[in-house]
Amino acid sequence: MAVKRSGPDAGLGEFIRRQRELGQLSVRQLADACGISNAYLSQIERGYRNPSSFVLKALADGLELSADTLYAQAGILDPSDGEAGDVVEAVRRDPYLSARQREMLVEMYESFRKVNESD
Amino acid sequence: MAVKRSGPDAGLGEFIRRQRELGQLSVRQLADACGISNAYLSQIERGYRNPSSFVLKALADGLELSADTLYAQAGILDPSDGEAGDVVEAVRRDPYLSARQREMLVEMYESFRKVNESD
DNA sequence: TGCGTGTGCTTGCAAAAGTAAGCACTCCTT
DNA sequence: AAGGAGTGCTTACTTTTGCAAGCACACGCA
Repeated sequence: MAVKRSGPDAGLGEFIRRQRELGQLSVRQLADACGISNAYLSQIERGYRNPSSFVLKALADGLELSADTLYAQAGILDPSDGEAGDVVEAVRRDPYLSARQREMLVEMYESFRKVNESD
Repeated sequence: MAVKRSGPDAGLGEFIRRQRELGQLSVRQLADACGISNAYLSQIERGYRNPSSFVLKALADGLELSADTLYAQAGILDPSDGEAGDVVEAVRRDPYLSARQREMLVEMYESFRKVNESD
């Protein structure tokens, strides 16, 4: 499955594929959920197609992530309205958490990252 | 200039036109600034074309308004996306988490915040 | 009176987006 | 072994995007 061969400009596509795989969805499942064809989704993921705004929005919904996350990934939205997003940093900076709570969040986050390493 | 006749689905187009006129720009001027043709911009404004994500971004730049303003107008970006702490934002933006994991982290964070409300 | 230039709009056409159908492969189940 | 259903990918096709070129009208200005 999935030869590594990445297309021309696969930045956004690879991100979408990664999200889809993390969500345990097949190409067809996500495509159906987005109302697009599986063929087209496959091409998007491999960087051979450049989805329209509406398809991008549908993908964001299907992947359950906020639309601007995808837009940022697509290089469309200015990164101005949100930092690159280091979760650990944000947790450490949050003034409303106790030290213990901070610790728990960071641990949870890092365990997730570790689990995901096995793709 | 500009007969009122609005095309099929002119919502976004009319907004763009109004912004352009407020900025005292001609169709050609804005089109040049955006790197698109005046013909195409004219069609967009009258609702006969549905600009791609990239064109939309270029238009936002040319009109000097934030991209999400335009996306919101286009009905693409959820207005609910705003309002979130740095932690939530960072979690949402992290490309290495699954939707489920994101959800769990956000819930955990918010439950902490709730518990701490007594301060 | 023309001439030049500005405006928005229309019209073909090339290129890209997007789909339906089907291929090759693997894993189950019978 | 043969069938069925799952996976991702390819091909041939239609539809939409986006542009170069040009149209018709208005405003000066000589």
